[in-house]
Amino acid sequence: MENRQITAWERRRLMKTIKDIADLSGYSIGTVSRVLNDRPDVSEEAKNKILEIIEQEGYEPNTHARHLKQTKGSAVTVFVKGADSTFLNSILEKIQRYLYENNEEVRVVFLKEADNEVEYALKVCQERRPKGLLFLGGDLNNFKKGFRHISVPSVLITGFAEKLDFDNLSSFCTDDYEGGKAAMKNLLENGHRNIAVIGGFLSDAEDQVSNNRLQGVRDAMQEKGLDPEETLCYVQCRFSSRDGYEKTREILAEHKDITAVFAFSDITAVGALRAICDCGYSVPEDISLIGYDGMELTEYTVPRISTVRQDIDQLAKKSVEDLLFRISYPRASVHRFIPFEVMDKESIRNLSGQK
Amino acid sequence: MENRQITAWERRRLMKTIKDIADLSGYSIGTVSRVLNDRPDVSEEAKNKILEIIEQEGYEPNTHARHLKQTKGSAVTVFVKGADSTFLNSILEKIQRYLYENNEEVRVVFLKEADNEVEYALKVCQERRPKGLLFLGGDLNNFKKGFRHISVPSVLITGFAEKLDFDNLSSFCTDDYEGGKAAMKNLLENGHRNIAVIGGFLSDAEDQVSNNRLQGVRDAMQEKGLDPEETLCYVQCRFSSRDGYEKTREILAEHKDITAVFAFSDITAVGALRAICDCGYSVPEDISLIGYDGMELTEYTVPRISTVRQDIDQLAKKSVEDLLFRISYPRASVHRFIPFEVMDKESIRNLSGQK
DNA sequence: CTGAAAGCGCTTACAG
DNA sequence: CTGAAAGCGCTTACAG
Repeated sequence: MENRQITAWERRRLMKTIKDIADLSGYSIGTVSRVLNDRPDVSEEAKNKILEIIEQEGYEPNTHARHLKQTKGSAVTVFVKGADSTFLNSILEKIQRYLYENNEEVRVVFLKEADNEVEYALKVCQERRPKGLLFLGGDLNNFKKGFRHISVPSVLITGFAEKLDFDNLSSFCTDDYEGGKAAMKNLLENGHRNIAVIGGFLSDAEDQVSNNRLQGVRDAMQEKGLDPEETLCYVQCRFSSRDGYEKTREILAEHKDITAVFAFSDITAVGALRAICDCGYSVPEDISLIGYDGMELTEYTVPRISTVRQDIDQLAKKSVEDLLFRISYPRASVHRFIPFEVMDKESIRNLSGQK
Repeated sequence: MENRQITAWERRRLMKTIKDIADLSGYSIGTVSRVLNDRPDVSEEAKNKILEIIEQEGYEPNTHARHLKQTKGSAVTVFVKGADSTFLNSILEKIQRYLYENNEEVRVVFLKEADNEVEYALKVCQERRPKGLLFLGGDLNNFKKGFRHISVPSVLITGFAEKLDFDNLSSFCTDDYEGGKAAMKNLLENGHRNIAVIGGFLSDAEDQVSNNRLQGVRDAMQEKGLDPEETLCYVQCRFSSRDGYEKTREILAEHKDITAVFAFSDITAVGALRAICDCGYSVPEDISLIGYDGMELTEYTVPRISTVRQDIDQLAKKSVEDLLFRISYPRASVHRFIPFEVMDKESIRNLSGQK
C-alpha cells in the first residue's frame, strides 16, 4: 500500500510557473504575463501560441506573486457576526456566489457575539491586505470606536452606518424602524394590546438594529394612543431558538394577559412557538405570533409564522456591487434601505373582528 | 463633506513593511524576519527592541510575500456543497473556529448541488496554491474521476472515501449505514410496517451518503423479516423544507397506509411535518416521523422531531486536526466514523404496545 | 510587438 | 547573534 504523502518539494516540481510557459512557448515571461493579463499589445500569433501552452499545461498563475507586485489587495474578507447564524449564513452564501461570479475569492471569519469585529478586521487588514471588507452583522459602537483605522472599502450589511459618516463604509439593510413598526401595527390592527416583544440586545449606539425596531414598535403604539412605558413588555434575547423558547416561557409565566408575541427573528419565533405550546396555549387561538427575517422555515411550522421578510438576495447583491465598484473607483460610500414585506400567514388572530 | 476615497497609493504609504521595522529598530530585515518567525538565534535584546517597534507601529507581515517565498501554500479552502446548507453551515462555522484558533485562514466556496466540487478544487489549487482542502459534502463519483489530479492534503466530511484509497484524502463522517439502520429499527420496533423514506439522491458511486443510509434501512427491514422491495417506499428529495413538504404530500396522496416517515435530514423532516399536518393527519397520532442530523431546531417543533444526531463538533474537530497534521507531516490519510445517537423525542408513536 | 531587468515584501542559506 | 544577498513568481516601465 502506497501511502507516502507527496512532499512539498515534489509538489513544487509539479507546479508550473510563468517561466515554464515562457520556455515551452518560446516567448519571454514578459509576453506570457501580458497574455495572462489580457493586454492589447501582444500579437495574435503569440497570444494563441501561449494560450495553447497554458491550456495544455493546465497552468494558473500564482496569486501570491501576483498580489505581491500589484498594489491591489487580495481576497475580500467577510466577517459573520452574531448568534443568528441561520439568517446571516443565507446571506453569506449569496455573497460568495456574487463575488465568485466576479472572479473574487472570499475569505470568511465567523465571530462570536461578544467579539469586536472591527478589531478583527484591523488585524486582517494588516496581515492579509484584503481589497475589501464585508461585515455581516456588527455593533455600531465598535465601528465608532475603531473603524477610522481601517482604510479599505467596506460594507456593513444589516446595520445602518450613515450617521457614522465614514467615507469608506457603505451600509445596506432593511429599514428596521419601519419593519418593527409595520409588524407592530399589524398586531395592533388585529386588536392586540398586551404584546410581548422578544428582541435582540439593545445598545447605546444609535441606529443599532434592535434599537431601531424597538423604536418602530413604540411609535406604532403611540400612534394608537398607547403608552409603551406602561403596556409594552420588551425582553432582550439572543437570536436562537433556545433563547426564544426560554424567554417566552418566562414572559408567559409572569404576564398572563399577553395576547401576542413579536420576535425579532424567525429563529427566536420558532422557539417562542414551542414555548407557547408548552405553556398550554395555542397559536393563534390564544396567543398570536410574528417573527422577523422571512426565513423559508416559517412556511413549514405549524402554524406558519407571520414575519417581516427581508430581501436577502438584494442585500447580498447590492452590497457586493457597491463594494466591487468602490474597490476599483473612488466613489462615495452609500447607505441604502432594502425594501421589506410583512408576510401575513397563520399565526395572527384578529381579536377585534374588524381590521 | 470629505468623501474622497483613499487611493491605492496613499494606502500603500500607510502600510509598514519589514524594511520600516528594520530601519526603525536599527537592525537588518533579516533579524526582524527571524523575530517574526520566532527563531531561537536572536539575542533577547534585539528581540525585545524589535517586538517593541512592531507593537508600536502596528506592523503585521504581508502574507503574500511570505507565502511566495515559503513553499507552504496559503489558506485552507473549504468547499461547501449541496442544498442542505443549514447542516453543513453549522459544521463550517466550527471548522472556521478551529482553523482560526490554529492561526489558519479559511477560504470558502459555496457550490450548488450540480457543481463538480473536484473540478472547482483543481482550479483553486492551481490558482491559489492552498495548503489544504476540506470538502463539506461531495459526490464520490467526482472524486473517483478527478481527485488523482489533486496533490494537497484533503479531507472529505460527510462522506466515506476509504475505498477510493487516495493517500492524500481522509474522510470523517457518521456511519450512515448504521445511522439509517438505527432509525429504521426504531420505527420497526414501534410497530411500524408501512414506512416512507424521504431520502437524498442515490448515486452509482459506492458509499454515497444516501445509498448507505438506504442500505441500512433495507437491512433493518430484512432483519425483521420484511421485504424492502415490496413494502418500502423510497423517494429521492433535495435536502430542503420545501422539497420535503412536496414529496411528503405526494406520498401521502398515493399511499394511504403509511404510518411513519423517515426523512434523511431534519430540514426535510420539518417540511414533512407540515405536509402531514396539511393532509389532515397529526404527528405522531396518525403518522410517526424521524429525521436525521440532530439540528437544534428539532427541539422546538411541535411535536419535537426524533432524529439521528450527528456530532458536528467532533466532525469539525477531527477533520481539522487531521488536515493540519497532514499539512505538516507525511502521515497516511485516515477514514473514521464519528459516533451518532438516536434522539427519541415526541414524533414516534408506538403502535404495537410493546417495544 | 517583444525582451531584459527592476522590484514587490518577505525568508533563508551563507558568511562572518 | 547578525548582516548582505539571492530568490520566490509575478508585473511593468523602459528600450528597442
